[in-house]
Amino acid sequence: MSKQANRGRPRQFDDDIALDQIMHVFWKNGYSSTSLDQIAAATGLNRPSLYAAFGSKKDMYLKVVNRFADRMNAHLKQAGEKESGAAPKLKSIFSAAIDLYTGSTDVSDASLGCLAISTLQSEAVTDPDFQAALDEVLMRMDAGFTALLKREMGGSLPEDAAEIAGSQLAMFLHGLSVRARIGHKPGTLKLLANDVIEKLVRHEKTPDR
Amino acid sequence: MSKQANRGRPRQFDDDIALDQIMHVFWKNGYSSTSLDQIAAATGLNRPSLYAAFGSKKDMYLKVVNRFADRMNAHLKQAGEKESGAAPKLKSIFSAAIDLYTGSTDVSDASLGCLAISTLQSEAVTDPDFQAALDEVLMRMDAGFTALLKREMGGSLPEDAAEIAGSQLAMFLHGLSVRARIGHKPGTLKLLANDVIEKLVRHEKTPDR
DNA sequence: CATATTATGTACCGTTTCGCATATTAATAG
DNA sequence: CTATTAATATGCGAAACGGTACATAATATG
Repeated sequence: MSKQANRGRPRQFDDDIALDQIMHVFWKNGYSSTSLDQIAAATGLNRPSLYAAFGSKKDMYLKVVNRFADRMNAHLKQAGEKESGAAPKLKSIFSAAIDLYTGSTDVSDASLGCLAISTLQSEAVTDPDFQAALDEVLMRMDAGFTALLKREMGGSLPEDAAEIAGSQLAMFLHGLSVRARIGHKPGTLKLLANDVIEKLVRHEKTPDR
Repeated sequence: MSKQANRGRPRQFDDDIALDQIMHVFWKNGYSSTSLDQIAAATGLNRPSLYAAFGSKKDMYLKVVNRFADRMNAHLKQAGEKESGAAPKLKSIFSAAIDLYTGSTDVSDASLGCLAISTLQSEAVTDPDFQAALDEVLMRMDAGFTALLKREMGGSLPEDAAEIAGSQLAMFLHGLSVRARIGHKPGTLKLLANDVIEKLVRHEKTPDR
C-alpha cells in the first residue's frame, strides 16, 4: 500500500537517453532559441510526455545543465588521474576539456564549447535561477582547480595563491570554450592551453625573489 | 537632381541614441530573448520606424555588436595609452575592460559582461553570420594584445610568442567577462587580472633557460 | 473481469512573435 | 498651391510559442 510498485502504463522511453537528447538540443541552440517542438523531435516524444517526465522547459534546461556539469567534472577528474604532478595533470585535464568542447568525444560530435558558458550566460542577467546555476558551475571549477593545486604543490604554495591560480585556470578554460564554440581546432587550443599552464605553474614554482 | 537634400518628413529621433538604447536591450537580454516590442519600448519608436532605419532584428543586432566592439576597442586603447610598459599598459586595459563589464562606466550601469561574449555565443553555432561576427571580435582582441606585446617588449620576444600570449590574454579577458555577467565584483576581478598579467608578462621577461 | 493508475497522442488554447500593408503626417520642390 | 518624398502611427496577419485538456491505451491490483 505504501509501496505501489509498477502501477499504470509503463514508460516507453529511457529517461537518461531522453535527457541526453534534450541536452544536445539546448547545447547547440541555447535556451531561448530552443523550442519544445525541437525537443520533441529530438527525443521522439510529444510535449505532454516531456512535461510529465521533466517539467517545464526551464526545468529541463536546469536539469540538463546539472547533468552536463556532473559529467564534465567526472570526465576531467578521470583525465587528471592519469598523470602525476600539477602541470601534467592540468594539461591532461585541459586536453580532455578541449576534446569535449570541440566534439572529439562520444558525448558530442560538434564543436559546441561548454554548455554552461555558451548558453547560460545570455539568460543569467534576467533570470536569477540561471544566474545561480552558472555561478555554481564556475564555483565548482574554481574549487576543483584550487584543490588540485593545493594537493599537488603542497606547502610550497600559499593558501590564497592556490585559490587565485585556480580561478585563473578556470577563467582561461572558459576562454577556450568560447573559441571551441566558433570552431577553432582542438590542436590550436591545446597548444595555447599547454603553454599557459606551463607559464602559470612554473611561475608558482619559481617566484621572482 | 542627383542630390535631393532633405526631402520628405524629417526624422524625429537620433540614430545614435536609438542604437545605444537598442544595444542595451540586447546586451541585457541576449538576442533570442529580446523582442521587437522591448526594443520599441526602449527607444520610444514603433516597429515600422525601427525596421526602416535599421532593418530586421538580426540587422539591428549585428549593427549593435559592431558598435560595441568599436567602442570597446577605443575605450581599451585609450586606457593603454595612459601607462608605459607592457604590464602597466595591460593592467590599465584590463581594469578599463572590467569597469565596462561590471557597469562602472557611463556606457552601462549594470554588470553585463562583454556583449559579444555574453550574448553572441549561444547563436554562433546555428547562424554563420553570428559565428563570423564573434570570430571577428575575438580576432581583433587577439591582434590588439599581440601588437601591444610586440610594441612594448620589442625583440626580446619571439614572433609567435607574442601571438600566443596575445591570444591567452584575450581568452583570460573573456573569462573575466563571464564572471562580470554573474555579478562578481570589479575589485575581485581586477586582483585576478593584475596577478595573471604579472605572471604572463614576467614569464616572458625571464624565461627558464 | 472490473477498476485504478499511469503513459501516450491529438488537438487545442491564449499569447507572443516578427514583419508588413495601409493610411496619415510633415517636410521640400516646382 | 500642388505634387513628391519620406517618416510616423495603427493595426493586421500568419506563424510559432509554451503549456494543457481530453480521450485513448496499457499495465498492475483486487
